[in-house]
Amino acid sequence: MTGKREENKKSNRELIIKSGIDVFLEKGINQTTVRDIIRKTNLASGTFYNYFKSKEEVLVAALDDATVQIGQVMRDQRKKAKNLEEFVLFQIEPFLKFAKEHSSIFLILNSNLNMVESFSIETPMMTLELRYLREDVIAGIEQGVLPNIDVDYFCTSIQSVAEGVARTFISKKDSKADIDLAIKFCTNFIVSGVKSTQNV
Amino acid sequence: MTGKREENKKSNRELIIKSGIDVFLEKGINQTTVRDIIRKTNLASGTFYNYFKSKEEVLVAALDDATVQIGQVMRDQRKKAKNLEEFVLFQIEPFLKFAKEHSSIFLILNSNLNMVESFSIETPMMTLELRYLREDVIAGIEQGVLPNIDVDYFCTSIQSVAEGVARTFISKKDSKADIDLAIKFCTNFIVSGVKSTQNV
Amino acid sequence: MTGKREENKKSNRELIIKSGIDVFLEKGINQTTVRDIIRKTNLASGTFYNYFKSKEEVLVAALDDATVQIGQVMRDQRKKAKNLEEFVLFQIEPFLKFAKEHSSIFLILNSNLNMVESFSIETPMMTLELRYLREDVIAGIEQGVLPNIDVDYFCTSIQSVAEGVARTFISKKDSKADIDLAIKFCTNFIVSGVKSTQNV
Amino acid sequence: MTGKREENKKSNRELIIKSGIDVFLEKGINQTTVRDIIRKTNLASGTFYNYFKSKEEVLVAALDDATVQIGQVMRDQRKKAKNLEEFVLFQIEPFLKFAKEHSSIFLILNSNLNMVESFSIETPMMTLELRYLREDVIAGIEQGVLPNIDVDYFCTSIQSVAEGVARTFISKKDSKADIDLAIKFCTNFIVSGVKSTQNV
DNA sequence: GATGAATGAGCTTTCATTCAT
DNA sequence: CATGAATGAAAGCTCATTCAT
Repeated sequence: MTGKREENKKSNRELIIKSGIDVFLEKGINQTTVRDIIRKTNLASGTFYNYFKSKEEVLVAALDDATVQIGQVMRDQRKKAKNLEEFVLFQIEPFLKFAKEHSSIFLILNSNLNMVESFSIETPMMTLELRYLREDVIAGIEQGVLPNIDVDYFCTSIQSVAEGVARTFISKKDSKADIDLAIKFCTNFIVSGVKSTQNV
Repeated sequence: MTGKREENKKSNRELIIKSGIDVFLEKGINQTTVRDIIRKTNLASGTFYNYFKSKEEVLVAALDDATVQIGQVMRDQRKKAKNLEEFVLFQIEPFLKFAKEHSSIFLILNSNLNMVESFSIETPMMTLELRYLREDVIAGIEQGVLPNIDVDYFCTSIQSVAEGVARTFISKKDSKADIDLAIKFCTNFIVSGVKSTQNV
Repeated sequence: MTGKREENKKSNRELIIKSGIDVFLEKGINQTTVRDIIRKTNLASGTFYNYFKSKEEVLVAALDDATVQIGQVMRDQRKKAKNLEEFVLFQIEPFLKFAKEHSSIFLILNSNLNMVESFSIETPMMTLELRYLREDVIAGIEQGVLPNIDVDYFCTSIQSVAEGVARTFISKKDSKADIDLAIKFCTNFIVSGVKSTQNV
Repeated sequence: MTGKREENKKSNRELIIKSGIDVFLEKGINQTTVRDIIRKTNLASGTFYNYFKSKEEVLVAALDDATVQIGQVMRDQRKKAKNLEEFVLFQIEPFLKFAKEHSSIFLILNSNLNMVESFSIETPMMTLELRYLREDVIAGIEQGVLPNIDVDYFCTSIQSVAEGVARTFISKKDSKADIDLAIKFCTNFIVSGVKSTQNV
């Protein structure tokens, strides 16, 4: 209560999440145990359960943190988009840059994105952000900023391509310089794809 | 006698794979245990190990089966493609149709595809097929069938979009009629995307 | 200030005992944890240890309270007994009436009375009261108020029958009216039993 | 299947029950853990769970064994009773003799008889035997073998007194010779008690 | 080759208890 | 005194794997 405790509590929570990310990356989520996570901190095993009920909760917390960070940026950017090109670019650019800078959490994010429903892709935060995207797409269509396109397939495509490219980008070892190329390719690809389906 | 034995052996193997797919779908790969799989057959637990070393081997076997089926078709089709449109269409059409018909195995494939460094996303068969695709793309570019494009990003994109659309398509409950729409959307999207990146 | 503190201290102690009785009844002594007890109060877990060393101490405290109440009455009554009938009646009547009124504590007492070498069935208070009974029986025999009978078996019998009848009585749901019947049955039964063994 | 296995299975089950009884007596049921039980056998910890789900199941199995043994005898005897004296004697005699000979299991039986509902007094077998007793009492009353008495209180009393006396008897260290005295006391006590309540 | 009980490492989780605040 | 997070021993239990039959 007096600050020192509160501080310690927060730091412990972060300690566990950090350790969780490390272990998830190292061993994969399946193979990770609560023991693995707690072993890397210097906390007692029981302490884990003061903060999380399971390793999955740690994962969700880690993903939510990332989702909030990147989601906030993307939402703000979308508001400013004047046309399709900007709309897509303003999603792709921060997304890929985030992926580059936070590749570790992003690797978990990606390598587990589609996992089993049990704890899976649909972090509350992620669901929320995807819903925001969908709403902004609909609004964009109504306002004439975006062409008239199947909203579901569009959202899926932008998500899939962005993730796919991010994954490829991250796994290219020599990926220092070509972030701009990746952004350009990705934006171009999606914009053109979208445009072409206008007449379908 | 020997025939019957051989038959029985094969039938046990298939029994296990079939049970594996069921359980993987039901509980997710993580939560599935060898016990779960063997319980659904009427075999003894020890029998499992006469056929597979682990549940992961069952998964790989199941995926390989599917990969071989769909891969064969796609490879044959690619040879016949005269231009970009056909090249893409000939990939997308059988892929989405397969996804529609075998949605169960496909759901495992998709819902766990990326999870899985731990037991290798890349089934030998899948690696092989992706390499075949890559080779055919390179050959396509050389022969002028395909435009000059970053091979890696192209492969990634085609794979990502196809998977994303397949996933969306499968999860739309009322998906009897619009398979053709999905194919058209998907093909258009990729073709246009690719064309646009020619000048990048 | 000091008065209020003192008051608070007492109230916490009683709070814990009360909560203990509730939980013991609800979950049984075995399954009850200190956490369970403290959770029902709004005290912190550490506070528990300012008053008791273990849940067993809470139990003993609760039992002792009851034992003291009922024991006091029985002791007083015994002194006034002029003959066997009165001696028995003066034990049974207050005992069964107490059991009726305080059935909750009595249910704990009974439903766990024999379990418990581990944390001692014999509350100091209970041992004391049973010793008092034994002494009064011996005195009663010496003074001719009671017939000459094996003291141990007599004490056991009176205790067993009283408890058994109390248990049966309590578990009969419609037990508003027949408390007098129970007392009569019980007294009759013991008195006659005792008389019959005089000549053994 | 071939006998050797079947044999081993049976022997393991008995091993666990035997060990369970030992530990229950030694540490009390509360304090006994599955690990304690299995440690005394030379079996692996997992093996326990091939036979029982919990220590409580072991307890029930042990109690059921005893209940079946003693219950069988008592049921047979009751049929032969010609009058109240015999009816009671035929219950008490085998019961107390059994208690003397099998005092270990009987100590568990008694010291936990009234325990918490969770696994408690009411072993399926015990419930059954008590119901049989009740039925025979009712039949006895109808046939004029027993006097007209409240069945519930009678059953409770006979049970309470028998148990109480057994407990006292067992706890008397020098109890080699006086089993007959105990039987006589107990029978006399109950018979007289019952008779006295005829006119209530 | 099929069986399924035995194995035991090791994971999850609880909980009494302590102690800095 | 009250608080409640931290502790870590230890319990319950699962499960992949082995191996005698």
